[in-house]
Amino acid sequence: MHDLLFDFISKYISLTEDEKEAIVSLAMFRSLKKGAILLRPGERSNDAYFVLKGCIRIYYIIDGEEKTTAFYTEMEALTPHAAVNQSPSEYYISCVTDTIVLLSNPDTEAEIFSKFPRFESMCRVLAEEVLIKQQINFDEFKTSSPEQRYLNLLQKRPDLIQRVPQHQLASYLGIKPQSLSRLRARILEKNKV
Amino acid sequence: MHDLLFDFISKYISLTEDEKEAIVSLAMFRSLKKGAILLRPGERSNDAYFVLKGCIRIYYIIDGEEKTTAFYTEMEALTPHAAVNQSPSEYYISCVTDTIVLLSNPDTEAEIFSKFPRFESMCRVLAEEVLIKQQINFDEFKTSSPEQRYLNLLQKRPDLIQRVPQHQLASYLGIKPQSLSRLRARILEKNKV
DNA sequence: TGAAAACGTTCACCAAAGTTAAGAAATGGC
DNA sequence: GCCATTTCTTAACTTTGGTGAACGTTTTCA
Repeated sequence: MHDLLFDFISKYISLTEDEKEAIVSLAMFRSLKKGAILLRPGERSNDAYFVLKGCIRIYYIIDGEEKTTAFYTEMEALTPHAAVNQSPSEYYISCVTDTIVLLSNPDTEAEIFSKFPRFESMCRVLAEEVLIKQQINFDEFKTSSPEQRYLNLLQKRPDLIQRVPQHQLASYLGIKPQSLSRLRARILEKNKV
Repeated sequence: MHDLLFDFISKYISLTEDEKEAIVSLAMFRSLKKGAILLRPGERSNDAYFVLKGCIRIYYIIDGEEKTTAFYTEMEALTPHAAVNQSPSEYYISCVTDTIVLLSNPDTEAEIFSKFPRFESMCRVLAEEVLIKQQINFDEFKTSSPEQRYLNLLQKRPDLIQRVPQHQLASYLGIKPQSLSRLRARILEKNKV
């Protein structure tokens, strides 16, 4: 399990044995069952999550309906706004499948940053990279139709379409489950003719 | 002009005179006319921008149509993906109004970071904050209709609706200019009755 | 294993956005 | 100030998504 983490970090900086030990001594892993809920609306928490295995999602309940807005899979990090703003959460975070996450919080972060300043550099670079990816993602969302978004997702994250229930995918694409169903039928129809 | 910048920074850390001097000596300001283009598709550049006055936007040309996806106004920072990925830009960056920006690039950043490590901490915190804001923004976009998005924008950034042309706003809301026109007429109609 | 709940698809109908086109209004440059 | 260009609005028509309901299938778990 540590190896997964070190492989990820090695894409940014190479670690000394000292640094590896420091991480191992502070790392908190958590195994979760499918459907387990990590955070609920109204709850406060300083934890951020790094997915080592499995898949978690963010969803809201709006007018009694579940709206999934994001999925995080292997090697992706989720920092809830509640952790940054010190404010109660507005959404749920829950496991789509059985999942293993690495927990992090401001205290352990501060400890690592002060011992190994290179870590903070890495986190800044990482945050900037994720910001850029999300920006591009948002741009694509804005400039395309639900059908294009679905076809796009098929290309870019075919794994998601396999392991995520349709109704969760639908709101992720900004539409209702019935519309996703219809849209898929439409695409099949086009390809048949 | 420096004051605007120092006011912004003071929200995160307080500066010593040494630090202020270092910033002043490295800061590069640039005044731009409405319509001026800062970056074009295909161009490489390491510059990031911090808007001191005015408004800039990101837009794509897709199938011959202009699609505006983001606006940046006073005290907002724009780091183009071209600067992070070292890759050619995929979009235009241009001035909506006359604008003054502060330029930054990896070299000047590295210089400041090595002299004043607190600066890198601030940038990490800032990047994380912006990431969270954008995440919430994206969530709201996904979970609401074009009409709701427009009403929401009226609340949150009424200034934008004043100073940005309708057709740029339309694609920012994920629709065509004609639809925005119609949607506004619809809202007026509702409020009349 | 069997009943209940959750999930996915389909349908008919309605509402809203895309498309195409025309014309009015505002803007900019000379 | 005047012409050209850009921007905004309106309208008719097409396409697509939302809604409510029904129905078969799968999952869950007691």
